[in-house]
Amino acid sequence: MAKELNKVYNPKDFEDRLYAEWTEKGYFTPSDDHSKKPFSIVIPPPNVTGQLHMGHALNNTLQDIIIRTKRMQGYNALWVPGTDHAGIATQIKVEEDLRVNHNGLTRYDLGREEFLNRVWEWKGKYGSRIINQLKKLGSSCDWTRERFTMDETCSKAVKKTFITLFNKGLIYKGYRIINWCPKCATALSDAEVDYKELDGSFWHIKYPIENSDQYLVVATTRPETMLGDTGIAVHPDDERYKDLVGKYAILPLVNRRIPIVADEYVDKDFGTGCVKMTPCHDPNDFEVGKRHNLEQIKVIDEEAKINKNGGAYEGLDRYEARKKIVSDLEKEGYLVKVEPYSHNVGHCYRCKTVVEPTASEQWFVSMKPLAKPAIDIVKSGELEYIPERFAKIYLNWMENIQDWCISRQLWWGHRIPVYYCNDCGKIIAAEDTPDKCPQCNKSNFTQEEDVLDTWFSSALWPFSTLGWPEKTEDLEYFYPTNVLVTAYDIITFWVSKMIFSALEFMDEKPFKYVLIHGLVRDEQGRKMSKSLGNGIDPLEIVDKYGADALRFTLATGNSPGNDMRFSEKRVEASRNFANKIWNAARFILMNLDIEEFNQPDISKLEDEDKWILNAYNTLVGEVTENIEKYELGIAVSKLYDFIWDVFCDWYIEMVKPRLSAKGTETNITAQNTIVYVFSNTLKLLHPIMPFITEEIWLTLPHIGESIMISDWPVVNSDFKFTEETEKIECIIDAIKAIRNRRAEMNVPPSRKAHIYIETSYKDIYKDSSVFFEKLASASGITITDNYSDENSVSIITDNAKFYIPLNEMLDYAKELERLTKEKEKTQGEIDRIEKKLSNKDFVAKAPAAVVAAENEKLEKYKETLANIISAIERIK
RNA sequence: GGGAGCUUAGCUCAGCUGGGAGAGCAUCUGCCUUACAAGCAGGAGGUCACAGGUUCGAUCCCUGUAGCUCCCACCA
Repeated sequence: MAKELNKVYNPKDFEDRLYAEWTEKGYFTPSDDHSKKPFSIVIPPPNVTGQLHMGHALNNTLQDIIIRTKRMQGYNALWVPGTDHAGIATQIKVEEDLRVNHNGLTRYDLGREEFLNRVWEWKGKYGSRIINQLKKLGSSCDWTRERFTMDETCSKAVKKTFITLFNKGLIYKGYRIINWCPKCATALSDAEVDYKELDGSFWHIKYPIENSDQYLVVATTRPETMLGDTGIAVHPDDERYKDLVGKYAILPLVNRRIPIVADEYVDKDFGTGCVKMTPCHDPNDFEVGKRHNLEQIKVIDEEAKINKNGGAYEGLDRYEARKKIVSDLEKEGYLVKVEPYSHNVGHCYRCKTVVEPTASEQWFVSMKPLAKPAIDIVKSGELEYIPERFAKIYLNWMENIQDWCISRQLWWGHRIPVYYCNDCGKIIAAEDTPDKCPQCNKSNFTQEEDVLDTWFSSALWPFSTLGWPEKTEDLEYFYPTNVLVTAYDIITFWVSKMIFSALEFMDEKPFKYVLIHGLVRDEQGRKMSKSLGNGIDPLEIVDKYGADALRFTLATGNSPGNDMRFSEKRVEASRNFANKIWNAARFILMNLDIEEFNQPDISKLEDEDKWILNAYNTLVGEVTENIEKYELGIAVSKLYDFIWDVFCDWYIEMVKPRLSAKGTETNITAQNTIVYVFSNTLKLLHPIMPFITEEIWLTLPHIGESIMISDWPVVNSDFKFTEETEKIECIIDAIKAIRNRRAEMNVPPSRKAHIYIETSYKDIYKDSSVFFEKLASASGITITDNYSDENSVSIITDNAKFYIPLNEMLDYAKELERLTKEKEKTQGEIDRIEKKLSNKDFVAKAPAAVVAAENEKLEKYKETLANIISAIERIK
């Protein structure tokens, strides 16, 4: 009767088909029934024009495992998908496209409006790519709720946020040193700068003192900035320079008269103890400059070229200027020495260009007041990081937070909702152009040109995606979300910003847990990157091995927060596991004639049925608990072991004879049991390998229309069978021991032999002949009190001696030697335990259960020893 | 300068709140046993980085050392 599965496991036959069916039936969309408990996750939005990489694959696999489990557990589960407009990244791509494919056009050639049209076009063209890639993985996102950080609601949220913070005085415009990327031509936040150690030089330069023969020596790593020097600072307590404070130096090459000031900032013991001050191109100098009223002279422009303030050097690129300045200094005798020096240099995290610290007018968010509640909520444990250690990283960052530079000189992004009154200069934050100026009543405005940092909009993601600032039903029901799944490298960029934004605007945490995972590295442990060319495309892996195999690989063998190495070998092993399941299913189907799914009748169960049900029941409890504690790797490996080792290698083998005994009651019981255990185990595996489990589950007798909306298995107290479990385990141990002995002696499996079992535990073995015949190459078994044929191989366990007459293969000397060795080993174990048990402290202080377990072990070893000794006696 | 993590079988890694260490891959031996050679059966392989401490008992907790990795800060 039974349906059939193809002979070969080929995921391409069904993965896409099943995904389409799930989507069509609307399984990914939660129901409107709000009496159910909600469970929600928002996706870390990938860049809209990006491509799926292994990190995404890992991130989304983990989320899908969680959301699918919760859905099956009866929660109204929502996984909100979406993409990020990724300001700089996307703009760079489109500009690159213009340059390469459109005759070197720049965005300036097109103008703002036309350029933005091009970006939207680009988004339209590539925006669905990554979404389709996520679908390939099996992600059960609710696509009807797909969002984009620049869609209408998100834009509203951004405006509302900005205006509120502005009106509260928490957003301000200020003239500061910011990190400027000359290539992206925009300001960057501190978080967007990567520091890398570079080998450079330390140039020591003479600065003559005005009206004297004296001079000071300053040391710098960036000589080109001297063009903007407006002072020299020394430490107030530095005896060497005390007399010079208040005097002036003459800046070489430029001949500017600059004051010598005393400031605590200077470290007497570093370099020469004199520091040249370039307030416009160094954050520390900027601060010192403010304290001493030093002039601010900007000398490096937006393209990192020397500007008109640089006199003779105007127009030179910063590095050309550096060369020329050094050589001019040398020519004129100002260069004292050059030392090799390695120091950290900031790079743009997007384009890797060396950033130029530059004084500039930008918009900032005042962070201190916002950080406070964001710190408290983690400290109080109301919001938890998994693993915990990441809370420390987060707190450390939050506690030392600087104001956040949110303006970007880009075009692609949320344009800052600020309007300047052209008549009186009043600054107004508003959703749209104001009708008239509240100060001067005129109606002549210019909107701020800058756009906001991408992270300003993604900071609102957990609630903007649910409809905020409107009071939507979704927001009411699904907020706060339950867990955020993300990699550790994005905690400061994104997680922290969501937390303080949510607390400020929702008055409630954005999520209860932050589940942190590591990075996926290549086989040698290197970060996968485009420039190294070592990235592995998840889609190629899916194509070759199936999405289930990839998901399984990513979910297993790693623990939260730790990086993992990816190798195709591991995917192959996962695929083999899928194949194993596939074949187990085929075998079951071949033997199936029951039509309906039934829980097996407990009164009719055989011992092995009880044993497997007992083991299955334990598995349900453990896997459920592991997933709930987000110990996904552990859950996965338990499923692997159960399915492969316990279910396939033992239960199926043990039950084969009953499955072929058609027309008997025990055959029906075996069918019911095997289907019950297998299909419920598939449910446990479904969140990890959604496709194969669905394909098989639907083929087996089942209740319901899809495994993905079936009920999650629960522990059943009727399936606790301690006695039968012990019994079957004794038999398994005996079979293993016999196989072992036969292998040692090179007895081929085809050579069957009778097994004599000498035991006082006859009940255990009395019905076991079928197992020994099937699994231990026995031609039959005899249970006896006293076996006397000495021409036999002996196998000893703690409750029986097994004898196999294999006369011609027997070497008595060897047999004796082996038994003697076994005796020594067993004696050793006994000695160890006895020593432990004779330790009064152990018996007194260790938990009773541990002591009891040791006693039990001791008894078993003693029985084994007795069995060995009698076997030896018999041979002699 | 501050902080975090890692060090377990040849390789890649698990090991939940302390009670004589596991998996996959690789390797060796024997098997086409009527689901699966992408497989079956069996084996070998580990002073759990090092040194102390706490404990009846430490791979696990504490301190220190070494090596590797990462994050933050940015002394010109």
